[in-house]
Amino acid sequence: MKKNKKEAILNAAIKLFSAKGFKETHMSEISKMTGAAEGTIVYHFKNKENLFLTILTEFQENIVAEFARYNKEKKLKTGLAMVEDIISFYLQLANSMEDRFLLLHRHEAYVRAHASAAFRTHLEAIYTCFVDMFERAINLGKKDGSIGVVPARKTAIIIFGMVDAVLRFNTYGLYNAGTLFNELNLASRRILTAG
Amino acid sequence: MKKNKKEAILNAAIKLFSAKGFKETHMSEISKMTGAAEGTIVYHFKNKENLFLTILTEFQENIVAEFARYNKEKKLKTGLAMVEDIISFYLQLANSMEDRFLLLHRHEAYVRAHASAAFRTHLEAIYTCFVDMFERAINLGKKDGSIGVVPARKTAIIIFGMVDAVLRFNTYGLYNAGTLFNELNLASRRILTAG
DNA sequence: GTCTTAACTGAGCGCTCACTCAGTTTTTTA
DNA sequence: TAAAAAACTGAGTGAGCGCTCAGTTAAGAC
Repeated sequence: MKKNKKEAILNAAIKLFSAKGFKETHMSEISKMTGAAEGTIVYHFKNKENLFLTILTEFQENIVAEFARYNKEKKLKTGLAMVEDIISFYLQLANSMEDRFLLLHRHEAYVRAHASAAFRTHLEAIYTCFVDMFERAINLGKKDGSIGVVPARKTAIIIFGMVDAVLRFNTYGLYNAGTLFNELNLASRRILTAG
Repeated sequence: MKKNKKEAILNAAIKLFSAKGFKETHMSEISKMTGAAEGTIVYHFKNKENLFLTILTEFQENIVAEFARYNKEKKLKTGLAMVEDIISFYLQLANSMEDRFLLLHRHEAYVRAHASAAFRTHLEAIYTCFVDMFERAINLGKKDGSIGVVPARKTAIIIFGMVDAVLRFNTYGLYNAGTLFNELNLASRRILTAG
């Protein structure tokens, strides 16, 4: 039963980084949680910073894959219906990848992005991915008439931000996302149709 | 020229905490930045955690004061106009208290809030303050007819979240807040009037 | 001027933590 | 099955950190 401690380390690190933060998570904790020696962590990931970057890289790849899958599979009638569906998709995704989204909502990654181009690239890719989804749906809606005259990109950013904010409030324990779900859909519909 | 290093320490700590985070900011850096000895920091604030809490406490008091001042001074014609004005007010406030808002957008404070009731109370007070502002304007608008039938509290949360998201995107260098300002106003107007 | 109190200093201490490395165990290769 | 490669171990190390404390300097009281 040697081998494959790598995966376990990665999973433990995701949990700990998202719950406690980068600096506050210690190699000894990851070690204890996985049963792997600290040396093993270094053996696989070189150092703590690189472990963090590896997690972010995999997360980005996952998101992009989900995005591609969604775009292929889902064929909804109108662009407006698609926007609403993407809101649900996003909230469900956040639910099933809770810890990694928590990581995304931490500020830390953005601090690191200032120093490291790799961090920056990954973060931008993730956000762009989501905004692109909304933008695409808005453009479709403008064509099929379900969405009025709005600037697609900017409106996509606004709506994505609105949804993400609710998610963040939920994460921070300030307001419950579930009770705001209907308002979220209502608000997006109004933003898109009044034009 | 003795005395009043306290203020300097507070200002330096705000800058450093918001730029680098709690754990990543070292007493030695605050010391170097202010010219005060590390012992002086401890003399005034007991320890690092308490220094952080002091900053948050002062910030909350500032916000509440600004809120009270705004509510007394500003008398706009309609509730809808008031909502739009609050959006500007919020963005201006964030601009003039940039570092403290950055602190608010860090996740750290919320992690600490889980352990410390004091942190939690301050954070909730700050958010509640802003949501209250929006809610009050929405209720006024519903009475004067400028705003349609919407659930005031929930809609206030949604709009506040939307505005705060744009601010955060700006902070992270993802999208520019200035170019989204018009869309922000347009979106809020649509959310509030279509009902 | 003298005494008291508050503000301030910085070398030093104890501790934590990321990372090293020489060695062991398992898996793969031939 | 023997040799080579890969995976893994954990005591040890050294750098860095928050905080202490005995002492110094300045401000205010009388």
